[in-house]
Formats: sequence, C-alpha cells, structure tokens
Amino acid sequence: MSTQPTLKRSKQRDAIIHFLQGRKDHPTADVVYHELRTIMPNISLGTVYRNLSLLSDRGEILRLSCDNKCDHFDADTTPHYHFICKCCGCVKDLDLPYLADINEQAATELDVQIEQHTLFFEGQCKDCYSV
Amino acid sequence: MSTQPTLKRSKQRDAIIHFLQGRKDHPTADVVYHELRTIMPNISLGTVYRNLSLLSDRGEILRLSCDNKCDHFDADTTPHYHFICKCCGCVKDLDLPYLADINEQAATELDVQIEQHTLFFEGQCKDCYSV
DNA sequence: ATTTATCCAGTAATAATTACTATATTCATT
DNA sequence: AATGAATATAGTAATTATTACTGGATAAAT
Repeated sequence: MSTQPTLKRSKQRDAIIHFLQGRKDHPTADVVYHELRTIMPNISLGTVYRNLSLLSDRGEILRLSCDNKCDHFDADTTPHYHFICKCCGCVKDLDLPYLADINEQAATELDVQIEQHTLFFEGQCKDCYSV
Repeated sequence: MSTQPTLKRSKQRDAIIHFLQGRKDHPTADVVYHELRTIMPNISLGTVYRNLSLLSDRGEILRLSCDNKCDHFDADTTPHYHFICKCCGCVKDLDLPYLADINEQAATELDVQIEQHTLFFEGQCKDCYSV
C-alpha cells in the first residue's frame, strides 16, 4: 500500500487493465508481460510490475498471494474467494456466499482492526486429478 | 509437496522443531536461522530452509504464505486461522470455529478435489493502530 | 507552446529461496 | 564395535520474483 499521487494515463497501463479484464484465469505479472508483448512489443517487465502494484494498491485490481511463489492478479474486485490447484497452479473463482460476519468476530477476539479477509481453497482441479 | 524418503534424525532438525514449538509468533525461516545460531553457532540457512520445507511437506508443521513476501511457520498443525498485521507484519492465531462445511461446497461448485482451505485476516494490530 | 509531473524502457540491484558439493552423521547390519 | 549405504550438513553458488534506478518520453494543466 502506498500514497496516491495523481494518475496520468498511459497506453501501457490501459493495456494491462484491458488485458486483465479479458481473462478469468488470474495471470501472474510474468504472464501479463509475455502476453502483452505480442501486441505491444517493447513494454517492459518493470512497467508491468509497477502498474500491477499501483492498481492493486488503489483497489482497482486484486493481488492474490495464494501460493508461496508468485502473485496472481484479478480484475474482479468484488469480494469473492479462490481455489488454487496445487498441481498445475491454476486459480479459479468461487461463488460461495461472502462471510460477512467473521471480520467482526476476529476483531473482537484479538482486539485488532480488520480490513479484510482472504480465503483460499487448495486441492486438485479436474484436469489434474482425472489423469 | 514431495515424496517421503526415510527420515534420519539430526540435531539441527530437532532444534528447529523444538524452537518452533516454543514460539507462538510464527517466525520466518530467517528468524529461525538467526535465533538458532545463538545456541547452535554454525547451523546454516540452507539447513533451516530445507528442514522447514521437509517438515511442512510432511504435515508436521504449517507453512503460512500470508503475505506476498516471505513464509511464516507454525508448529501447531490443528486447523485454525490467522491474522496478519499489514503494518508490522506480526501474525496471530485465531480461535474461530473451523468452517467444516465449506470445503465440500467449494468442491461441488467447481468440480475439484479440496484438501484444505486457509483463511487470513488482514488489518492492524493494537500496537500499530493505537500509536 | 511551456512547464512540470508522471511515465516509460532498459538495466541493475535486492530478497527469499533453492540447488550443489564435498564432508559428516545416522542407523541398520555384520 | 566396525562397516557401509543413505541421508544430513555447512558453505557457497545459482535462481526466481520483484523492486529500484536513470535518462529520456508523454501527458495534461497553464
């Protein structure tokens, strides 16, 4: 999280947002970079990282730290949960009801301020377990 | 996760487990390393990482990938949830009831096999928000 | 059009973690 | 207790994901 200076538009950032909105598989920074390079041949990896961080800091996209490796990004910022396959690493959205009351429970129990919670399910996707 | 060859005992691994069991703050690999070095002066960082991975792969300890930086480790393997302070990075245990039924809900919805779920609360601890 | 802030590409640097190697330990078997 | 095969370790090098830096390009307010 960082402070918010005035944002100046750029083709690169627009392309990153647009790309992310067109995907439902929650790509990593590296995937965003390589895919965008096919249509914008000299966008740089640093630009991709910087904008993904900028956008997630501003709440315009979601950063998913679901494995101990690299972050995934999601253009859908409405509260929802995720499944990650420990075999192939794919990430899927879930449509479970949002647990609205547990933030307050946790805050009371620990005497802390809660901003949000994240819930990840881990297992194997159909492609992986049916082989 | 990896396969499980026969485990051969070592002073270093014993010390790592014992250290972890004596703490409730879910230290990182680096913290384990530096603290252990005060009583075991030439244990190496690689040994700490290898054993923490080995033990968590075997389910003897828990690996917490709660921030996008480094992993934390927990000797308490009974199912429970965690809070992490986005300000100081401290990690605390919660005693909320375990959500026993959501794994099946998620499995049904996505047609996947679920092994477990992890739930993290993010916010500010008392020390951080009261300053 | 000028100005000023933000942005970019390209590269270098950092942080966390894993891989490698030669020696040391463990432990089952003699 | 000695032997031997498997696993472990310390120390170091390498890798991966990410962030920082720099000098030039762009955007947008005046």
